[in-house]
Amino acid sequence: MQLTSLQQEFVLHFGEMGSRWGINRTVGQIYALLFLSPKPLNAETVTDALGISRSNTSMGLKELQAWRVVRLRHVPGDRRDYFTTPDDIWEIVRTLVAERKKREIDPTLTKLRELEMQGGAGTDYAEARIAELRELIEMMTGFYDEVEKLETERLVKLMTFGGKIAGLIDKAGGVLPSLGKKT
Amino acid sequence: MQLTSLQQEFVLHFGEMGSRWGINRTVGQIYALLFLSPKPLNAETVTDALGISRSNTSMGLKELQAWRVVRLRHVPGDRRDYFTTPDDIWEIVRTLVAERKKREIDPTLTKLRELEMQGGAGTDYAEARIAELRELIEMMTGFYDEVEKLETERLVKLMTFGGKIAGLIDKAGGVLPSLGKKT
DNA sequence: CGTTAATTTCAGAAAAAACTGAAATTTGCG
DNA sequence: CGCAAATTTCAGTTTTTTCTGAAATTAACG
Repeated sequence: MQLTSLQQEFVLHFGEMGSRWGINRTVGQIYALLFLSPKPLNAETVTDALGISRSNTSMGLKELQAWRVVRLRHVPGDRRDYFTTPDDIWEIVRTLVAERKKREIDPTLTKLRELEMQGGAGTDYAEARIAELRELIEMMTGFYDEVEKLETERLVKLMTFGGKIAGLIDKAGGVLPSLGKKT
Repeated sequence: MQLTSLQQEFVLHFGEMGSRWGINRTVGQIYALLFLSPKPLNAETVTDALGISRSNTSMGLKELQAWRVVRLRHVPGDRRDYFTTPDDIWEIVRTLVAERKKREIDPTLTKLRELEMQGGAGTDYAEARIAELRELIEMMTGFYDEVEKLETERLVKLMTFGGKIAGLIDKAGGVLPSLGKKT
């Protein structure tokens, strides 16, 4: 498959950004290619569009599947595996956020709880900081859990409230939990 | 400085998580150490608490400063530099999110806009997908800009609304922009 | 200013991560 | 089944990143 210059640039950009996003260049490029492709692609096609080795493609696709951001498809009368990204871009975001949370946040939350168990009931500065951090993460993940449940339409509404957010919050009232600087 | 087992474990955890968070082990450990420390630490102290080279500490602290997540302090009558993390944990989160946005999102948004300029006015699938992605990122960063302006107290309220969010959104009404699957 | 402590820089070493090609395994068709 | 296409695995290589120690620079004090 011959890439248009648009595809080319997009793919290269995702490759470069990969390192900042915590994936490697190849994985970023494969994803980008699939994202722009109107139809599913097989490993062979990916391999030569990107000029990488077949085995590298295999590993990259495996990683993208582990992230649950690509789908395996089958084309009738062709036994090769074909891959796509979801058409619904919001679904992509949801999956991405869920996976990042799982990998980047949850293990730390678990560890913080563990440390709190071990920690003497003392009022050590370190213990207090750990507790504060744990509370903050719980608050954020709790909010995430709520937002995650919203259908896309409501989510979009929430995100496009613009300047009205502060007013809404005030109008909604509600109790402010004790989560300021001092526990 | 001799670390307690609590500090020890916390530091090691942040080191291990570092790679998932896009920072290296040492940088994660230095940050963790400073985060738990009730008072600012100098480079020498960090160096031997973590058993790393002095130059590595220097580079790590420099990187943390580039991320704006540590503060330089001076102790009277001591010419060495001392470092801390902000007491206010929310400030830490705000900085972290702002920096990640700057590094992980903004460059891509810029690139997508560039690609749209270049791209013929055609109705290529790839072009449509790029436009959709750009719109989505703009919506999310627009929301972020609003949320970022909120004082911590309101932010906490928003995050602790719990099940009431969906209801609030509906009550607030507002126009739903055309951002579903089909442009 | 000169001295010395503190910090940074940087070239090279060490470690980690990514990539390849060949071999092994799996898959599905006849 | 048996065969061939497709895919995966993995040991070794390449590339990238991290880390170190020595040298250079900076900064503060007398």
